Amino acid sequence: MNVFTHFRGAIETLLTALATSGELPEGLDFKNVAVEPPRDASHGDIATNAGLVLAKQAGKKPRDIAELLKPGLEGLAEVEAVDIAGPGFINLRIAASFWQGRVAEILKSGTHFGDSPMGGGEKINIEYVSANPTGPMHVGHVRGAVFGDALANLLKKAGFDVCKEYYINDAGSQIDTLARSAHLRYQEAYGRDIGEIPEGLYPGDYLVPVGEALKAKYGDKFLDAPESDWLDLFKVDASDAMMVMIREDLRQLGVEHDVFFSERTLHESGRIPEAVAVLKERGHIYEGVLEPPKGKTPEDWEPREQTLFRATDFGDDVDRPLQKSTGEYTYFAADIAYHHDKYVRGYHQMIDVLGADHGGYVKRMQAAVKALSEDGSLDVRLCQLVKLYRDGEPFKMSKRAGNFVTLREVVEEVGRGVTRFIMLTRKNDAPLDFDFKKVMEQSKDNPVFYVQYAHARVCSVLAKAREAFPSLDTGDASLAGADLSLLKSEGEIGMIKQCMAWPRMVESAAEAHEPHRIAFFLYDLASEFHTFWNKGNEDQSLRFIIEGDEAVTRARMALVRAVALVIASGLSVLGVTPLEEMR
RNA sequence: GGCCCCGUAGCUCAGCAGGAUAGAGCGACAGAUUCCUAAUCUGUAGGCCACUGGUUCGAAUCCAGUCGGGGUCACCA
Repeated sequence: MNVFTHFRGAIETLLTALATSGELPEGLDFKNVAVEPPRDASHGDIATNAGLVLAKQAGKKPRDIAELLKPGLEGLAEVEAVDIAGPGFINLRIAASFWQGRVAEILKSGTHFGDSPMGGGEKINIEYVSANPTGPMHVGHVRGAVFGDALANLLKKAGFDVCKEYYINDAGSQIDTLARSAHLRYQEAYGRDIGEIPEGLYPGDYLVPVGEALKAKYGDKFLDAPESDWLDLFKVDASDAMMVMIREDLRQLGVEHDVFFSERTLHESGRIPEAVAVLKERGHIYEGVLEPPKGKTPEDWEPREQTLFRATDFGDDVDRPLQKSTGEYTYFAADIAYHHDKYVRGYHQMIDVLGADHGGYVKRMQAAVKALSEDGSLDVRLCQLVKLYRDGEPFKMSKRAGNFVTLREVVEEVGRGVTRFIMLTRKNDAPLDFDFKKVMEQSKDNPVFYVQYAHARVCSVLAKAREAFPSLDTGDASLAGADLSLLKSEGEIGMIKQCMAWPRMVESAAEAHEPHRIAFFLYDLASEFHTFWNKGNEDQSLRFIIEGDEAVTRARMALVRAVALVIASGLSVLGVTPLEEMR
């Protein structure tokens, strides 16, 4: 249950009743009425600005509207007190019994607690990673991979029908380079001395096995053959091999896509001219000559007529070419066709997760999506750079030199859970520091540890409780039947409230496409838990396990288990496995 | 020069869909351990939310502009 949605419903019902009885005008628009937690918890549990928002429409003073609502709100069983405050806010204080009952609800829902119907099963496509199939995944790809995957999980939890997609850039000149690099390794597989890998080819030794495989597949027939004989074949073989490697890398990180979409097939199937034709039909294509680029003009710039997309009609700065001087389609044209394909497949809502260096690309792609249809929408999330450190010292990577830090090295050193969590501890458009040493630290300034520790503590205390009370069944179904009215202290009710903020958090984070909020929420929840834990040090009666009092212990086990379930639910959105114990 | 992102405590950053007295961690200072893991917790100090206008009953939040930092800027992918 989203408690805010729950009480919003009650408030709207009351408002409608007031309209029917003539105390408020009919046909009021409730759109801007907010039902949310007050900024300051001392004001109550739930606040609404209904009076303020409806004042103008209703032609009444905010406080007068609030007064009209007050008796009805006081009549609600769950509501203990109603205050009208400030300029016309209504603050509700919810009865302890309502909160206590929620613990059973959480235990019954398990990690499905927080699932929301918000998305209404609407189809949404999220494209992420989409690293070129020219080598293994490196750290630069990790953030986008984790972000996209967590966002996909989040959207699923929020009730969307999500498709996770990887766009394989297997059609450009970088694949020619890959094929040539592979050919070199192919020669090497026959014992030839290939010397230094020439500038411009990929030097990484991950291509050695590809050379071996080519030898096994083709024998020596392309050893001295002209490039035209083998290039197309090698392009396919080599990029396929790279994708096998990339998928294995992603699996290490726990990332699995539903669809791998090949740019090459897009070219082969003729869907690029189809998409261009759609744009043309809608009047967004013309033949023309572009102005030279602003800023530094390239030396070999020369004006020429080409097929252009009228991106400026949709907010872009300049119109964009769809064909190269060779007559081939540009990467952008292929990408238009790709997004058109997603639309045709029923994904009218699309999300692209890209690196920050693609910032200049956002407007034109959004322009294209707008131009292709009436109702298609594209959100582009740019992930800023990850700076790597080891114990405060920065270290650099350089793909060019071939000595870059791979995804696999990162995951092998710090683990999947830590990597994923840390990548989500900043919003996507802020740069992120990743320190190999700090992320492994077992202290509270390491949020992964702090959250995992809370979960592990719950597991530990449940085990201790079973020792203290051999008859105690700590299964969720059994704990849901505990006498929850024994959860009376401020700290206990506070933890329940924090847990009940989870469904709203899912919805707002999904709405904003911001999975990092989950990580911060979990930190806060863990903090609430650790705080209460420590209260037991000062006041024995606040411990979770009360010797000789099975009823209270049982109720508290229900509570801590609920906290653990919310943590587990949140971690599962982030793609992190909760730990049962810290080692 | 155009466009995009950022500017909140000494440092690193949150701030939910405009709401009431601006939040955390680190660092600093002062405390808590016969105990379910002190791997934690409590308290104190620290702010012109870069600046100027605008919208609004109400702005750190939305809009315009200024300043500062970063990214990006034909045909590449």
